[in-house]
Amino acid sequence: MFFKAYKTVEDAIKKVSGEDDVLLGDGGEHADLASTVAFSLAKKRKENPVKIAADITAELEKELFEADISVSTKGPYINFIFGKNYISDVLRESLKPGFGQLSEKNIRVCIEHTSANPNGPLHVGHIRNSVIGDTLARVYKKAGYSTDVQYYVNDMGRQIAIVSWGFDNLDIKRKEGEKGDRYVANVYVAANRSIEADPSIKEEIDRRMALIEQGDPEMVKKFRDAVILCLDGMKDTLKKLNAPHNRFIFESDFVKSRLMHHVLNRLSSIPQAKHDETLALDLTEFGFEKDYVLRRSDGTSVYAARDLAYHEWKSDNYDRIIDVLGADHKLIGTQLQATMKLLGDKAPEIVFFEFVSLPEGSMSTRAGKFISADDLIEEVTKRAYEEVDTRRPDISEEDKKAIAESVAAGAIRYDIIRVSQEKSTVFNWKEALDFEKQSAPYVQYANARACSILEKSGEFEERFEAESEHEIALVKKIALFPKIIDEISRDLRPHILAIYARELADLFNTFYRYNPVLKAEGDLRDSRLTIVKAAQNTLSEVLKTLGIDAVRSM
RNA sequence: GGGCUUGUGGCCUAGCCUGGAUAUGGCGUUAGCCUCCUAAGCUAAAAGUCGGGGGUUCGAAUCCCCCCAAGCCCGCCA
Repeated sequence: MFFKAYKTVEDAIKKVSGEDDVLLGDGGEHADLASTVAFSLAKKRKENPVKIAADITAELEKELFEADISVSTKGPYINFIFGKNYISDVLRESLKPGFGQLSEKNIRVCIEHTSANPNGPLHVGHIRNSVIGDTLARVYKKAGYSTDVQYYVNDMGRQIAIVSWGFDNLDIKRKEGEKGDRYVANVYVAANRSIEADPSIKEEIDRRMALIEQGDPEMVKKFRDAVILCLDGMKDTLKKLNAPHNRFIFESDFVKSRLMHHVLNRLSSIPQAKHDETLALDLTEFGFEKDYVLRRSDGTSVYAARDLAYHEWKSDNYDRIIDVLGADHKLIGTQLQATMKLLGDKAPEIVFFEFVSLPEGSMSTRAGKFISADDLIEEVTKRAYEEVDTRRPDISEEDKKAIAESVAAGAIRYDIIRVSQEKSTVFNWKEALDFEKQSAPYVQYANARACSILEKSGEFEERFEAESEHEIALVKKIALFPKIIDEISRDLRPHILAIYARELADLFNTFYRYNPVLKAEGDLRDSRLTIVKAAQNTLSEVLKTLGIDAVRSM
């Protein structure tokens, strides 16, 4: 509905002003849309912008009368306000199941996220990647793309060699009920301490690296066992966060299948290839000073080589490739993009996000200095349970637990997704445990309130009208949901959705406060119930797209 | 040393790409609202050199240049 109204206004201004760029944007508190085209015309015509705005407005009024859009000026600004037809169209549209879904695009998108090294549990830094990636995946589905969500498993890296050495040499027992990822981290931390104490162990690690590259069966099994053990624990964490992947791709498969060798062969014959002891690429034409090394002088491959093979495979199988990576991967990520271009393949679009640190400094799996996602989930769930327990003595233990889990996972996801990805953050327990205002529970609560009203209302006849300022503001906000989905699928900035969710909940709560629904009578009751139903449907679709449970009661 | 990113009231944060109407919200503080559809809610108040300086423009938080501060990267690690 919004798209249509926008286009109508845009076309009208183009026709009346003769300008290509109609400078049309959000009207804020003044209007639904506003144009500053009078300023640019003023320059060209050497006239007063206020006068131009007034002149144009008279013509625009005629153009837009049919569409029920009113036009007015405030100084040089031209304001557009949508009328009753718009409201009624929005209400009809937003009551439909799956509201916000855009038309099918027939484009295959591959989204890679998380892809943390399987040498320990996911921590609060990793899950920023998971939440951004999973939210994007949900947005892309909503935007009509077919999506595949992948985890790239670094199963032949140095870290895993260290873990396998630890398992063979350190006799560390798995504690009763200990998760696999936590156990692997213990072995990894201990092995690193051993290496610090006795650097000669490094030779043994190098030997394992060489064996894994050759595909030595015994070493392959050792690596794979450790990786699977860790990965199972990580999958469990991702499940609790509603951030599942549908495929796990192992980097060693690209060595085994010789895809990596094919890519390296292709690259070794391009003009940018440098054959010294190593195989490297000269990417100075892209502004990179350092060579991009792909093969060591001992003949073994580095991570970049395997990653290139993976991306070439993605290029062959998808129309769009999106990678979510931490800011520490900026250099290697952009080098990879440049190399894909040299190969004539599709380069990935990369969403970089800045770091999450602890108040005492940055996190480190190797040093055992991190807050695990599991611990965070546990603490937040505990806190959520206390809240439900005091508020809802009337419901069963089972329901309390289920609500607490939904609230906790939602609170964590919202807390992460609400800040834009280019901002580095410091993890803060107080904020993580705060369930008011700018939080998932705030939005979930608005949805639950709406559900409660609809449960009590009984049958009613849908009426597609809004009278009060609060009703109108709410309906107009509902109308923007498809636009938000479209925007995020273009800009890859998912925090916009969190802000939208908050604003939608704000407007629903204000409406709820000033416009009684169940106590209203006749047509007014029906039209308000219709608005509640539309708001509830939209809130629940927004929450679903954020990967947050839209609980019906809390 | 070079590159990238960030800097908005005591704290957190939107807006920056695509310049325009009194800079968005929250936390905290202060003062109110439950005989009323779930108070995880609502209302109001106090609180701002948009890091600093220059420039472009009728107009700059937004664009350009310089400087300062913080984080990340600059490995034949991943």
